[in-house]
Amino acid sequence: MRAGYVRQLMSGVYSMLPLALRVRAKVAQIIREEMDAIGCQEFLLPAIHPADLWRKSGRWDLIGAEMFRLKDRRDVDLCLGMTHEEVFAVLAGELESYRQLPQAWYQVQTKFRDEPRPKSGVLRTREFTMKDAYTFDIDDAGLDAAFEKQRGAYVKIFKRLGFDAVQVEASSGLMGGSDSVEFMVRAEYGEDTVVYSSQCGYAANLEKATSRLDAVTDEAPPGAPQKFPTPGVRTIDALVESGAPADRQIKTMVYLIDDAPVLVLMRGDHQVQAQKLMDHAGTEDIRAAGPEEIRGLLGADPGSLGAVGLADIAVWADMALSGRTNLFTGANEDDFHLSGVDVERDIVVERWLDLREVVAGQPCPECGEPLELFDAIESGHIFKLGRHYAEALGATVMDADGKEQVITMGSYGIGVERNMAAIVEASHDEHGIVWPTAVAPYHVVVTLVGNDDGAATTAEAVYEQLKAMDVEVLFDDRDERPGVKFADAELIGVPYRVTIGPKGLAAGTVELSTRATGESTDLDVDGAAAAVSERVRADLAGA
RNA sequence: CGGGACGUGGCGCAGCUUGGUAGCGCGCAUCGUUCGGGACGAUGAGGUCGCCGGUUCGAAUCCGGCCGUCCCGACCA
Repeated sequence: MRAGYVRQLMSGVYSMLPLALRVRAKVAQIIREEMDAIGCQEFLLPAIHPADLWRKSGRWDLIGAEMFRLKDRRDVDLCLGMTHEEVFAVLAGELESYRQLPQAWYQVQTKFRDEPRPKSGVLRTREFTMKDAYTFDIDDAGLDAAFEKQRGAYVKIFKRLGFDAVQVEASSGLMGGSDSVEFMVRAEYGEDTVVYSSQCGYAANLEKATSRLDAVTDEAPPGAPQKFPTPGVRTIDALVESGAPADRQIKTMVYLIDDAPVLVLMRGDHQVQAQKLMDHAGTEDIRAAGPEEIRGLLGADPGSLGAVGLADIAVWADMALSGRTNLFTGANEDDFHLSGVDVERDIVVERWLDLREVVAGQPCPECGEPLELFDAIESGHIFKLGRHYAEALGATVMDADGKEQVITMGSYGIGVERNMAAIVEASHDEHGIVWPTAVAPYHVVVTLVGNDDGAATTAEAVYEQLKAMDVEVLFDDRDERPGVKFADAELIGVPYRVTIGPKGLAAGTVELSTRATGESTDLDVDGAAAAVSERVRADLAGA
């Protein structure tokens, strides 16, 4: 078989070839070591779950098509686990006393998520391996401490994997809970966007990020909004041409949130961040209303909508509109807009929310310097879950006063294959992968060149010596030309190559090449294996 | 979910517009020459043209349906 790491079986599902399996084992081992180091105990839970558990937590209905669902022969509903809060909470139900807390448990296990759009190879798949850890504490202070321990372990894990991961504030999405931090790796093919201030270090997921709003002083509006004709005007830009600056317009959008209409108001030059809307709404069941629905609700077409004078539809407004006066908005009548709108005087706003999507260059909410945006891979995500799952699944303990207390939980995930991909993204060149030695499938490849019997004997001897020294070594004695062997070694990313051929042996040397730097040195044949072994060991020790 | 593209030996593709019984590169097999940066020659094996149906004397090619894969978008009135 040709050199390679993975093969696609179907959309979002990959077979792991031997090289990939070795890397995966090393990544998993690094994760295990850091989990074990903070006292987290390893479990292994089933991939197939009864629906009943997920009904108890409420997620059977909350989660849509992303969950793989099936039935057994008795027609009982089952699902494939996307994550394991429920099952771990069941186990935590065996805990009886606060004296048994805190607990920290983890597993390295297969998850199934029917992603709407798997992409970018192994970065986003429907079946993948995840290290998921869960902590169980009696109180918030305990959860905070557990969360910080996990955070520390994650920092060490990503450092050992060979890349910098920036911690960002994140949206908790479907997991619920109060607080969550994502670990992001800057990468061209990243699917997330990080908002970042290099000045003060502020970092947040675009789904959560915000920016500083400059105070605006509007001219006082007239006593009431004035209706004026705007024939054919249907967009913010068109209204700008009619003399209304975008930052003085109110953009009115109609969403159906759990099937109930909500008007969402944004400043004309701002965009809605859909995830923020979901977070505030507490549901993922959000969609933009269609033109017919909008006409039925407001009596006008998109482009002429406004919230002035509406009393029977909920209005949510972005904070950027707070305190603004003398603005422009649609009149709910095609071809007419209103001017002189004072938001708080003329519109009944049910909720004031942060709904804006940050744009590069806007001022940092903390230091005021321009924000930058970059694409990143989400390599880890840690959550403070709170008591929802424990409550739903009956995980309680007796506290010191003999009273039953619901346990508070945290959950902490790292995608193993995704992190392999992140390493490759962070460490490759035009010839292929450049694995950090700590996760490389092999440390060394012994490359035999030429067809000289003496060279072959020496190469095999060096290979055996390296194996005896516990160096993970490949022996490339294929009947291929040297160029093919070199190119393959570089492609698969083995950190060190020992080239053995008649040319060097005539001078009593073999060649040691370093993948990362491209440097080569000649080693005396006799001490070659020992020298290579020492080099690998120094590398692994972090030298 | 919406939009777009693609599906032809193991891999990458051409052929389809204008129907006539399938071709190229790489890879693979055998032999020979080569052998420290992706060799060369000779010979050869290998294809239900995604599936089902239709049109036709005849379909990889035209028509319909289905399946699969990839890409873009996920919303902004």
